[in-house]
Amino acid sequence: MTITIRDVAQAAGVSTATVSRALRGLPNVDEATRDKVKRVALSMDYVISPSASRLASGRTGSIGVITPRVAGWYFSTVLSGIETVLQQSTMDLLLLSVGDEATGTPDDPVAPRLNRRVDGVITIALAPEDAQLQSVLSLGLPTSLIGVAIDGVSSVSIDDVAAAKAATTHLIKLGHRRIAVITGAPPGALFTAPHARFRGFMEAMQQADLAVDPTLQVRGYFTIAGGEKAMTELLTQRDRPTAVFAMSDEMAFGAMRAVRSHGLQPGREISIAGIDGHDMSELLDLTTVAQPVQDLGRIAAKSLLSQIRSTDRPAPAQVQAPTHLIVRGSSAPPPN
Amino acid sequence: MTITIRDVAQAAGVSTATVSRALRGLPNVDEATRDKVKRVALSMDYVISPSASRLASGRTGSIGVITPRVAGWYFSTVLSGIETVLQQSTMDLLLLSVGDEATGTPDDPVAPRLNRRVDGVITIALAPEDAQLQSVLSLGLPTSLIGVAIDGVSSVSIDDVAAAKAATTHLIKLGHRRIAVITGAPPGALFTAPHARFRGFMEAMQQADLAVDPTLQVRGYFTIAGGEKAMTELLTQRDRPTAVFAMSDEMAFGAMRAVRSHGLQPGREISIAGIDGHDMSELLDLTTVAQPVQDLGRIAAKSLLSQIRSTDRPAPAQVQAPTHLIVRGSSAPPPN
DNA sequence: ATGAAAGCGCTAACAG
DNA sequence: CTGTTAGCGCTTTCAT
Repeated sequence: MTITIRDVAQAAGVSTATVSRALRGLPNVDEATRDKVKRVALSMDYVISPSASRLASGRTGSIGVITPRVAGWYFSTVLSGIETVLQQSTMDLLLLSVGDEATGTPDDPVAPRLNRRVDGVITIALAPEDAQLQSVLSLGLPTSLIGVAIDGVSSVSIDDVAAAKAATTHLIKLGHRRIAVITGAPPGALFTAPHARFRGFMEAMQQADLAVDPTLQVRGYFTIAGGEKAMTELLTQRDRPTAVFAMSDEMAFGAMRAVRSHGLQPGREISIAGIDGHDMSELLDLTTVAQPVQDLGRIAAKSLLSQIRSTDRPAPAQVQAPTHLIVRGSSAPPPN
Repeated sequence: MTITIRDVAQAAGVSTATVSRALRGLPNVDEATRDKVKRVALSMDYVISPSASRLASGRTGSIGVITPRVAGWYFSTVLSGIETVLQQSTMDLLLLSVGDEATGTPDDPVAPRLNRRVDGVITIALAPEDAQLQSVLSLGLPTSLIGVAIDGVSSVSIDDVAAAKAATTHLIKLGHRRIAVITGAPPGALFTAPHARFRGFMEAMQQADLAVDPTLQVRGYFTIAGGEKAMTELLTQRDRPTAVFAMSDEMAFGAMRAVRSHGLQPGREISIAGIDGHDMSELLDLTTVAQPVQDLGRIAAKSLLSQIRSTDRPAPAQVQAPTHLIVRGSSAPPPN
């Protein structure tokens, strides 16, 4: 019922080997023959059997994307970047998620789900220390990391230290001196970004000889609700900050809401700056350090494809994508 | 180098057939034998070769998800629902996108990319008339549709007419009489929701004996920017509406922004209601008719799995998920 | 309950 | 440039 390469070969009056070569665009096929084979295949609605091809060739023709979450602005935007690139290639995109500490999802190992089914892997925002990442790396497949960098592995990320520093410095230059930070990571979390961003925050403060008040450091867990709660905490303190650096836009959104529900206005009584360049940041008039999130995905995908294609293992490319400060209404000089 | 079923068979002192049966949990295997095989396989780090298994069995063990977009709140949330279900099964999730009229992405046919590589398909928000959907359906694979319903095919959707009617009726009950609608679809678009939602809007208006002013119908293209532009258009008219029903929350967000930049306030001079229950709607205090987006994905995935598993083709299930009005600050009685 | 053997549909040397 | 011939690693009758 299903038509095979043999049927095509027969109909075209050639061998299956020739059909295989012709259809895959391999050299050493007479153009006339190739044309004919193609025509016949098309007319018969022939579709190559991926499983057979994979079994025979050893290549799977698909790449795995591993992400802690598929919903969420950052993740879905990265994913869309990856997808646009893969769509153009002939590679299939296999989507896998690993348990998320934040959501407390059960965390069964991904490596087995990857093992003989992909030619390469892209991971999104998995920390270097993450056991899952480790097991994926130990598969020895071509790999592209997004959001973090590890020696010897290709990666695309931003300079988190610089981004945080830019946001903080911006607030400082506006004249703020009591600056709070809403950090992302839950205790013991494995993601790198929060640490680096904290360092950037500290560097900016120290360079300006500003005191860093431990009571002005609260956790926002990278969520809107978390940011709101964190900000509420900050606002109920005796000695309020005049500005807040949130490690992500979504936390900043929550913070803005908290500010408003206290009868204050972001950019007036309290300045707020985030990191991301979230779709909604413009709408909400949030000052932020934008990162090219979709590009992160695109770049990683391209890098992975070239790794897979080249025979010799090329030197891992560690790309650092640019970020830029976007000043909006949520940040302004401190009152009076 | 890679270890095969034969190695395991040998090590366990049984035939490859028995290993296959034991590992797959098939009946007619002595429990002792099964245990031993499992143990040996585990100790050898044996991983079944999917391609070989697929070739031999004819099942692909993967399901395809087709979406017009992967970024965007609705799509990524649906996708995450699908993913959670598939993660629990042994099915691989193959992500494919089809060209989006809105984004004008080139639209190469998906059917070939699906043909012998998936056991079933889930489509997100593809219109019944969409050529891509048609070609997918003609593949004859088990299929679950999300966001639309077609006779004879399993689907999960909401009652778009009722949802739109609920939002509109809410505005009417508040006392509004000049009510505008921000529609979604670009001219000639194929998606069903905008049509149904428009019908719901009309029904509500007619039941209240309210005139429907054609100048109060503008297109927002389902985007924030589109909604903002649409609202601006409405506000620059001589006879402004006192309330606006936006067919999606993102358009409503844009509309709220436009309202504000005209020095007005949503829920004061102008009431706004949307549809979606978008993550940000609470933050922005938007009245909306919420739909269980993640559940849509979950339900579709479960339905598809059961279709694939059952031998006889079961009657297609057309699930309609519930929606509910959430009243927030963006809607209130008209001024004086 | 288990084994033997025949493919599944293609690719990849190897000849020619 | 093209054909022959082995497999790739598993599943699945069919026997036993």
